[in-house]
Amino acid sequence: MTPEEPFSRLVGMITIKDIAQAAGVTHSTVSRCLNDSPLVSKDTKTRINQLAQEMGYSPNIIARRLVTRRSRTLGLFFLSRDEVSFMENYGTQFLDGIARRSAERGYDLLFFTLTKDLANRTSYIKLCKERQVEGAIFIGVASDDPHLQEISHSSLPVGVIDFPMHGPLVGQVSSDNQKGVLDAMDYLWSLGHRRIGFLRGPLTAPVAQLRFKSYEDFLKSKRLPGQPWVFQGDFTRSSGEQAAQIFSKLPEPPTAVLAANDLMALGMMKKLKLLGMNVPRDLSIMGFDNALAAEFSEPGLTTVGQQAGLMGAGAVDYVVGKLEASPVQLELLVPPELIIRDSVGEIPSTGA
Amino acid sequence: MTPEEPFSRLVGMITIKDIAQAAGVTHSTVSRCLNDSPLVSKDTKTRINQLAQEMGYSPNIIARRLVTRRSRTLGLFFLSRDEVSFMENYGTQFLDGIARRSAERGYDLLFFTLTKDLANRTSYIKLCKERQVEGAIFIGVASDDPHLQEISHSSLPVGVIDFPMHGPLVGQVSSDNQKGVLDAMDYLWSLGHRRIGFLRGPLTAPVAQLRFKSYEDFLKSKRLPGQPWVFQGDFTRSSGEQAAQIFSKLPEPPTAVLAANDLMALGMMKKLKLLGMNVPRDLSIMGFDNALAAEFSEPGLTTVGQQAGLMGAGAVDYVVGKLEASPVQLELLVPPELIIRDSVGEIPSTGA
DNA sequence: TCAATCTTTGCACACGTGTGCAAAACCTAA
DNA sequence: TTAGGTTTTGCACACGTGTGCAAAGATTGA
Repeated sequence: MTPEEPFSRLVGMITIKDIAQAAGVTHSTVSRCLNDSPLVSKDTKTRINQLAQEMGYSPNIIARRLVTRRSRTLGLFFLSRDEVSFMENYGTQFLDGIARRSAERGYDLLFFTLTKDLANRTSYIKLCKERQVEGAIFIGVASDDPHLQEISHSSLPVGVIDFPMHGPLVGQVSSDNQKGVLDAMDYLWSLGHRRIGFLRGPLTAPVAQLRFKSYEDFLKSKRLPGQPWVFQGDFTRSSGEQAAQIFSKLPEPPTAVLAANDLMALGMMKKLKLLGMNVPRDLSIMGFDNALAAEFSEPGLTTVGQQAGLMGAGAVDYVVGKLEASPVQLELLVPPELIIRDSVGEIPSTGA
Repeated sequence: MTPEEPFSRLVGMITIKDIAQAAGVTHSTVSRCLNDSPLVSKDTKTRINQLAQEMGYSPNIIARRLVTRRSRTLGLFFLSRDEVSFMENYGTQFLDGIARRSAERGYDLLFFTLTKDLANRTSYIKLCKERQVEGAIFIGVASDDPHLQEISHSSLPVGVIDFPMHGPLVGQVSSDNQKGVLDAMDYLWSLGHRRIGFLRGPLTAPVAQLRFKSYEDFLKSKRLPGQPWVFQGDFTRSSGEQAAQIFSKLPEPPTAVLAANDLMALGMMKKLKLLGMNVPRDLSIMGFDNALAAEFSEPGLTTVGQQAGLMGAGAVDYVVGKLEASPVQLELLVPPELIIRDSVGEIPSTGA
């Protein structure tokens, strides 16, 4: 009482045995020809290969995988967290980078989307084992995921994008947040800004921590410790709006504010405008992420963009490198790029 | 002289034979137990299943696929066209919808990205055959792709998203552009607009054609033929800016303009602002697509949003339906949703 | 108790490909 | 021509799972 078995799509394909029969040899010889083995003569090799071509042969990689015990497949775990704009901005770019590089390296890509309930129910490791996946790439994982620890101890090479995770076989690819923030601050500094505020992301997000730390480091390097213009946000647009309220009423406001992401920067700009302030004349605003919307805001948001495609490719390189025992580094920092638009103004030099 | 074969990840897994040995039965019995065959007694079934659980067994689906001749895998062809904003807006939503539904239906998803050169070199059919893929979903295909015709004649069930393609086994899922435009026009009409312009997309894009036709249909239904406010754009932001130039200088301008996509609408709004006009007071603007940027523009762009997740799921349903010989319809139109923001104003009733 | 029936298990083969080892074919030199 | 070597091919098994068919075991009825 099998479940109907409607019509198998996988029948009628010609196999190496068919070719063998047509050529009057055994399937072993055909197999060797197709794999360009040195054990077979030059002329039969060309003869068989041509015949295979004519007969429209294409190998059954499933059988091949079974016997070679190699699936040459990477699992791509894509957790779409709708609450975070990050994925929406970069999602396709990441995927594009990952897919291209793994194709270049000769690996297939199996796509998993993890809904929240699924993520809780079954372990990633089990999923990988069942699907015979040789390595995995995680993108957009949530920090409270119960199965993350299990992975970091597993024997499966794993590449994680934009998420801190450690383990002997875990390769971590992230945007160089530190450099991004420093570049942004340098840029503001070069335009004469000396009172620079910061709009923090949520304390639970590691990225937010990093970005804030770099901000502090910059201030230290310029011997401007303890600037009072730090506002705690949560990466949402509305927290940017709240920040605008507060910054606008400060007795001694900053001349520029760097937000830890674009959404907050955009929310802030919108609110400032409602409050009758002009960006960048009254206050310069800078974002982080290069969200799509940053291009269309009024004024266009100056920000720091992540090179998502490179990051995806880097993750693949790590995993494949591990699989093929070639040297790879555990952490890869992809430099972000400064994207200059119109939301930052120049401060006429006032002297120290 | 095999290429090193570094370390196979796929070794050391326990098989049904291991379980069979541990339980003192043959692998046949174990296989039947795991598949809940009625040919095996209730108590051995529970005994074996529990043992399998304890030993941490997970089935080798590669072997299973080989013998059942069913891969239960769908190919996802994702052509990222950087020139089109469409993918950037909806890409992850499509993927999410596709991935979830195919997981629900019990199918794996193999991910292909087609670079332009790859797209030209190798045929999709061949790719599918090699990977033992049972059906395919195409998203973001280019109209000038040389291999599309081959697919439409193939024996592989194919779901295409937002692209017109016909064939006995081709299921077409698209957003109901006609309904979307009519909804938009109805909305403008309900607010009193009677002089409504249209900003067309490029003639080469079938979607653009559809949207324009619906605009005309609406005018006909209201017996307002031949309104002169049609501008030819090309889906880019700059063509929206050009349109703004022209509309602003018209002796008898429209009160509202519906753009065939958001990018043009946004470009138009930006330019109008530079020209000293106020949206929506002087001119109402409406877009199409619900791009991310539409939320952050000033004013927020009223537009028509596609339900990308539903579309992805619909494509999966078509392909799986065909594979399992359940009835499916060849064309699926997913209704879009009206997204009302601030770029459309009301016209005080002027009488006919 | 024995035969007939039903239930449960095992045997053996299949899926398509790769590969170690032996056998066959070919070549070279004395 | 024949022995020795080299090149080429075939045989047979393996990978892990599913399944038709026969055999063994359990159950029932007279």
